[in-house]
Amino acid sequence: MTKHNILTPGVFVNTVIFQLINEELSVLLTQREDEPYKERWALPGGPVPLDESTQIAASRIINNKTGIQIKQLGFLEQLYTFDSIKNDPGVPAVSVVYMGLGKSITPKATSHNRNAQFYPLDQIPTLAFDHNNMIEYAHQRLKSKLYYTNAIFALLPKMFTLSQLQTVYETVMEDKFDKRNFRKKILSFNLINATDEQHMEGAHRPARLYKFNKHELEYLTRSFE
Amino acid sequence: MTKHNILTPGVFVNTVIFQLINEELSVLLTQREDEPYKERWALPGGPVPLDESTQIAASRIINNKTGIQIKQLGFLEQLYTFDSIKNDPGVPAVSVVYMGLGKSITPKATSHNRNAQFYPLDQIPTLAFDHNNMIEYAHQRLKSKLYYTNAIFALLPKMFTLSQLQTVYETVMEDKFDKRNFRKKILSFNLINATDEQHMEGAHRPARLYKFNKHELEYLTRSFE
DNA sequence: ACAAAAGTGTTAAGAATACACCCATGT
DNA sequence: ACATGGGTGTATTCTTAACACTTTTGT
Repeated sequence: MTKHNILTPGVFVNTVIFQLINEELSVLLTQREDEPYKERWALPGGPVPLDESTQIAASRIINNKTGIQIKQLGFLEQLYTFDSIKNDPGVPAVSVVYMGLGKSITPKATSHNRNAQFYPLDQIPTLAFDHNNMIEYAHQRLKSKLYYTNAIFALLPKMFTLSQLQTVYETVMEDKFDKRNFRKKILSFNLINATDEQHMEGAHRPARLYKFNKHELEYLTRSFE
Repeated sequence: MTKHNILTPGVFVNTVIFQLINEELSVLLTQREDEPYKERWALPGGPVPLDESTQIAASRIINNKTGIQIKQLGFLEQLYTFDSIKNDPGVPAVSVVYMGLGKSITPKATSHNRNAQFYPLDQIPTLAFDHNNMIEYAHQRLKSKLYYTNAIFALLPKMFTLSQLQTVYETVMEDKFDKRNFRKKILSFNLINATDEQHMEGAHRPARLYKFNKHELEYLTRSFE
């Protein structure tokens, strides 16, 4: 006898993987192969088998459907659990959604999937289920995480210029900052160190390259902006 | 044909309801009636039926097991979804945990439950499943919510003194504040208004009573402390 | 020489911190 | 009159915000 004897919803995971592409915040989507919503774009996801935790299932499914390894992501954390919406086709379900951040990752076609690609946030089509909501929720969460953590490291390459860093903040937070104040503040957090390398590009003064001194999530000593 | 054909874990909800009792942060627990962990104290919870959302199930279960109405709580929000731990008895499951805040609420014995009571955080016994972890997680979340929201309103009575308010902050945040600075800051947030009533008690000067001007969750304009 | 992005400093206003005494009441 | 908790102000430091010009490079 198990501890319950009533039927409960199915358990699924979905993942919202963000990456910057051409200075645009983009989300990894896959095209569904099966009904319901066959052919529709959707967040990578699937059912959670009995012998996997939701996080393990999320990692495996990302890899199966997009060829992306979890190690390529700066982090992956649980975002929220969504109930299936009223008029959705399919069985009643909950979807445990994970959010991840990465950089320079490219989905590969796999045996389980025809199509996987990053879509810029403002070009996302109408997705299966309530996946559009999930993305919006994830974007909000990401914004707030940038206020009180160093999460941004996961979106940037190993070395970057201060201007690039500022642009990433501005893109994700959908805001603009003063260049001098931004530099003063970001340096005061001691998250990044100057290297003695420079980035030369275009007909202008070269920019000094910086790198993060931590590559794990940490809380900031005070909030950003 | 449904959209999946593999078995997934069972879906449960649990709730962490906080309340202050004698200036101690306390959590609502119920004593289990069934195996596994029969007789053990646990967070109120149960399986989610197919026709309920997790939030509705959480509300119903709190009411069934403790006699508390959801309307008595200042708020109830989803906290985190826990996978059942490896060596737990019972079927594989996920537990969607909700956190709620209340004041002056008293559990009533109901037909579904023998025992429900608030335990101060530092007197909580070893609970069923990993419910002790869930409480710790909820306490952390509550602390951070006090930094950036007005959530504290949900723990205080309609009218309160500034000293009471400070004590509540100190209790939940496990910290101490300077009285003058605390008052300056809390007033600068415009969350509370002075009333012209006073609280007289004990052999000392009576204290002015204040009330919150909002009773819904809001974000603070800057962070507290 | 010019265009383009990199880099840099000061001032003013607001917020946080540290800190000590008087006030109103009951006994 | 004394014990108890309520109530109040100032000075210092730190943080934020506003703001404009010089530097280095490629063409």
